[in-house]
Amino acid sequence: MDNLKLENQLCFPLYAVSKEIIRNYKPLLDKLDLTYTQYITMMVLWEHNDINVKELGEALYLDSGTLTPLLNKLEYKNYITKKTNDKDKRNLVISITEEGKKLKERAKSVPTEISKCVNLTKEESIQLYRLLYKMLKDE
Amino acid sequence: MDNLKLENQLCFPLYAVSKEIIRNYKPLLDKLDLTYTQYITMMVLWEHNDINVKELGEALYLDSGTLTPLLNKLEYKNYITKKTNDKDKRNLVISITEEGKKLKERAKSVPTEISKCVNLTKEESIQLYRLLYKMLKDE
DNA sequence: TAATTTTAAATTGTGTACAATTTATTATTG
DNA sequence: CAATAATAAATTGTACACAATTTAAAATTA
Repeated sequence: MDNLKLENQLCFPLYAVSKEIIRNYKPLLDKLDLTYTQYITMMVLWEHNDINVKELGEALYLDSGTLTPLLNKLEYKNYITKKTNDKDKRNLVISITEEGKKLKERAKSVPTEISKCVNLTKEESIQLYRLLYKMLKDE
Repeated sequence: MDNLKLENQLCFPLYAVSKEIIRNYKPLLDKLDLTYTQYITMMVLWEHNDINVKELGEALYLDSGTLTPLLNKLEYKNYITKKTNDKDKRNLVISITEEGKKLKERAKSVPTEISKCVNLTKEESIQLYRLLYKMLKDE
């Protein structure tokens, strides 16, 4: 067996499936004026309201090089505000705005719509979820 | 249950795991002067020797907007050559060079090294592989 | 406390990714 | 055969993604 055949890799289908699903998000997220990365950022904020860039990066597996420009865009759209922490001025606190909170209502249908284009049974989805989080845990 | 919680999504761990694994590739691929995308492109060429951009894009789920600049870089590194098809001048045929073929030998150990940082049992890997290709099939 | 180290975010530079458009070429149709 | 449509790749523009460096601030240590 050839180890260097594309079809024998595990990473390639991960990479390809991830991109294909994100492509499916596009028409849905366009309506909310969000990219996929902006959408998962808003998800964290819908849950936490306030969070600093470091914690956000840990939640999303992204660094400041990606987050800084992305947060500037979300600020420009009035979905978030930024404020340096008075206790520690190295920390930048991101807060969701009222407009950002309202967006959650409009995003409500997105997960259901996306799950429609994933052709896995409920059991398979659970299985996949478990495997992925097992991998993610010690990265 | 909150549909819009990050941890309830299936796409997010796909996206995160894919990126984390690709990050693990980096030190190995640096030695070969390849990025991950360039690596999977070379994989296709190690199998086929000659292929046009369209077919390459179908194999990798990438379009010409991504492939054109990437192929320019592989050409500059002397791993591939480009030639327009005489039968149909719209087609650009990509061919692997001798140096590109030699690279395969040096890449031999990469898949084994990568599999070491995937903490799944053999059975789990097979399961994951099956689920991913099921999803990929009708995208 | 002054010097050093560590930390958090911003910046810089390279390389994808992809939608949309353009260009060149080939195939189809009136 | 000429006009039109379709196709393949290149180009354009926007948005990540991340390694490496820089900057500013806080923590540690001599």
